[in-house]
Amino acid sequence: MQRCDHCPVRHQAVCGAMEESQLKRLAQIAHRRRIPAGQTIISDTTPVDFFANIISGAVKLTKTMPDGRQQIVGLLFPPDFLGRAYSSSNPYTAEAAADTEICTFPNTAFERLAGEYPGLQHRLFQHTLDELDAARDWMLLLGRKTATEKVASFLYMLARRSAMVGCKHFGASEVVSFELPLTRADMADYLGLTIETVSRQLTKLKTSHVIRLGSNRLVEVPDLQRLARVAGQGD
Amino acid sequence: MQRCDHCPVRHQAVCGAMEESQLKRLAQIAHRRRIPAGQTIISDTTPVDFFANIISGAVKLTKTMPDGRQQIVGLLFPPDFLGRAYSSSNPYTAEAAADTEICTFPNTAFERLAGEYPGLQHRLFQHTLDELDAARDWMLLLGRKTATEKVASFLYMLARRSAMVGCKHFGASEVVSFELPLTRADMADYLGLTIETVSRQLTKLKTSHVIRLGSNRLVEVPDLQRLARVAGQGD
DNA sequence: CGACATGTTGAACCTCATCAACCGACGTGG
DNA sequence: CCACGTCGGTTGATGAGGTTCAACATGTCG
Repeated sequence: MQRCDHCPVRHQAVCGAMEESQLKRLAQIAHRRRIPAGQTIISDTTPVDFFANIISGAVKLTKTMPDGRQQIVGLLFPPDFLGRAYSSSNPYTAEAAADTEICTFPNTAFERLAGEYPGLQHRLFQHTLDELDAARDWMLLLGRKTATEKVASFLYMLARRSAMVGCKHFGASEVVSFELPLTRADMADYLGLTIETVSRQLTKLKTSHVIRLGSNRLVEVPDLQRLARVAGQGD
Repeated sequence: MQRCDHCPVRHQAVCGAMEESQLKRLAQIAHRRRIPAGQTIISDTTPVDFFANIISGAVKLTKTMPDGRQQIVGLLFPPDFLGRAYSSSNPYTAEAAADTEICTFPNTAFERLAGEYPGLQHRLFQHTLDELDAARDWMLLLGRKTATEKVASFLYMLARRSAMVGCKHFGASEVVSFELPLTRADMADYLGLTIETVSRQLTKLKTSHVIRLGSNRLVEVPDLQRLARVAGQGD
């Protein structure tokens, strides 16, 4: 049994749609889990019996071809929602991309709640629509962008994320900095590239001063607009 | 005002969720439209005030970059549903890929109906989930498949479609034949390739006897399993 | 310390994009 | 009626962008 009032994603996650009394019922069926980086949460071969909110960390949804080629088809951060409603089978694998904490709900109980509280179902629907939009944006990236644009687009997405949570005025030309939540290998699988190409594009962006690289993981963006332009998303 | 009982997609479309009495109300707000091939139905720049069922034809959803590069991010056939619920802005353009007939509903009236009949909303949700699955399948294709596999995958998808409507036993090694619903240019935009590459891959598939080409548009598949293998989807 | 994972860099190769020519079908206007 | 342009499609030659293979660097953990 969890205490939702201490939950860091209490208001942004799907549970944000619920009132105090409803939340109590939700808390009764909730169960927190810690997932170490690299561990599989949901496999495309086994049925799923739970949903989950991401509390911290990052989760990647991957598809794999028989010969091993892999593509990340979705990336979930807090306060995203994991799990496909109204279906026990999942067409992809969910794996922790970093050490991750999730708040799980049994399938059936959650769907019953969703039936009683239209607001919850509506929120789920909204979230699915957002995921669909993101997937389609990514289709444009995968199908039509160059390697440089792909990497820049990924960094731009992360930079906006981190600028958002900082509640800064978007577009202000301050330095944005953030940690890469993925390894090079995962970035490659997300962008439809190879590890080597990702690495090369990063150093290329560094030498052209679009970004600065602290450690391997720390990225600084001096000029968001410039990054957006390199990403092929400039106005 | 339309007569739903004569509608060819009456039972498969979202309206399939509704009973006779509800259907009458829906019919009162419905309005059929014919769209010639090539005409834009929804632009990403102008707000949308309607939803629609595809009655016949084909609709492509496209995203375009500032420099003109284009990617088809969704393809709709009867009895698919067009339009994004609960949002007046659309992040992409919808265009008739062939001569098309649609059945439109005003935004607001339809959402009111969806509020009253949970079955309708549920069906919409299901449809969105299906679209999400399709988008993610396509991400794997765009990011990781070779040109040959891309074209073969597209043909395989169409072949299964046409085998479905024929209600044949799937997997039976009969010849499946169908018409390509897209021009080479559209296929290229769907697969993240160029026109020339699509053309070359098609002749390559023809000379290796994976497919036969009647006219430019007519395709025959003698062995579905073989096509699936070439598409990188063989077991 | 060695073993292993993660990341960078270099060289060679190959797939696919690009540019260009060409073909047949179609429509239009002189 | 034929010349002409246009559109959709095919085919060829060339080259660039990314992959592949390989070596090396760095960091971490037992």
